[in-house]
Amino acid sequence: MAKSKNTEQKIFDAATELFLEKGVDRTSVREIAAKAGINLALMNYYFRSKENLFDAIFSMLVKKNSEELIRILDSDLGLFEKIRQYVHVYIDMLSDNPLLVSFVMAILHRSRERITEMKVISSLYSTDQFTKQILEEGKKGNIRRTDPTHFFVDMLSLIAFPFAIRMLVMDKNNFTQEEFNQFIRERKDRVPDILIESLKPRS
Amino acid sequence: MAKSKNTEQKIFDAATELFLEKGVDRTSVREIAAKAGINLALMNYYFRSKENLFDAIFSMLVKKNSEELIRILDSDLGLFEKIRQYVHVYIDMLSDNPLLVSFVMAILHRSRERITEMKVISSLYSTDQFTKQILEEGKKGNIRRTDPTHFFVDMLSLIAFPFAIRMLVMDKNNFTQEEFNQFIRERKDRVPDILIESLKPRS
DNA sequence: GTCTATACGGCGATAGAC
DNA sequence: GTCTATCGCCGTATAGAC
Repeated sequence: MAKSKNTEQKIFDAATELFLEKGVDRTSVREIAAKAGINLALMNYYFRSKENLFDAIFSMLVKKNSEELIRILDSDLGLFEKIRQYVHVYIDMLSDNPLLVSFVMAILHRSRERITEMKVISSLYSTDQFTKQILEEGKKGNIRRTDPTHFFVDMLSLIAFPFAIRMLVMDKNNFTQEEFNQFIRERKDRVPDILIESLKPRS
Repeated sequence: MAKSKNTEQKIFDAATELFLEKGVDRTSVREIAAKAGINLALMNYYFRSKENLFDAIFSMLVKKNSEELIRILDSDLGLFEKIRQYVHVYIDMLSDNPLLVSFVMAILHRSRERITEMKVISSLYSTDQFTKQILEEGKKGNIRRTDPTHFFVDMLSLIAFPFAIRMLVMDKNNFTQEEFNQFIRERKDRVPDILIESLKPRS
């Protein structure tokens, strides 16, 4: 165990960097081993497979980033303010972690029996408290639409999908990377506005 | 050319079925050849590579399905009615073609220089007429938000993203396949409502 | 056009020596 | 723990018989 932690970490770090740089599928275990300065077999000694290594890195990334999101969802903020903060933080998170976006894409893409990662992603969405809050506001007549499932899907869609189709948006509008970033920044106010309007009682 | 069309079609059909069944990445060309009842070499005679075969199938699927969407976008329907029809048809299309969803996911996932497919996808979105319409309605003061790029991204997000996270939604809500289909069906009215509300002038 | 046969380099994974 | 050596599969390619 003396130096083992060190080697494991070297593999972990090298893989993280390469996955970010070239995507998961385009990174071979031989490359990872080379970058970590170790042998191909060690790669399999510490992590049984490339798949496991991927899961380990992904879980770490999610855990590191999901805490604040869950804290907001479970807080006792008012519904509308909660929505604003959630969207802000979530969009910032995805902006700062392109790796997270491409990882989720990779997982969703191979959506076959990937239960492990699904559970990890699900942990991002402990919506019990949030669901209760929507239902209660609905009972009080403070909001118009009261289906928490649909609302949460609406919210996630408006937050996350633009990142998934980044290349498409950039190509279509001749955006530079910086212009796309600006486009995303604009959504930090636009998205909550639309969501809240969809809830507010009609005039 | 006599029987060639037949063999090409057999490969095409076998690949389509396997891609749908197990995903593109998890389908090998040897499997495709076997299922088509032909030899591996023929696989390479008709389509130079698996990538080419993928592109051929994908282009066919898009062409088959995009016509009606483009027709709606370019029609002289009123803006709100146009939005309703577009969302309806688009959601129906994705419901009826799970292969299309998984293909787009595959392409977005490997979002690196996949210019060919990007162009194909872009063809789904010939938004010139639609963009003009939004700008004109804005000038007339008939709508509140007048950024066509943001609006189109909002619309696509609300339409398509739920399909991408299908497994997540089903897992989180303990949906059966039929319950998920019902969930999607509900969105055919919900999504246009939200979009139109985001445009309508405030009271 | 269709087939058999065979080859190449790269991949993820592993057995077994040290 | 770390290594070498090797396995079986992959996508791709081609030579050559029919």
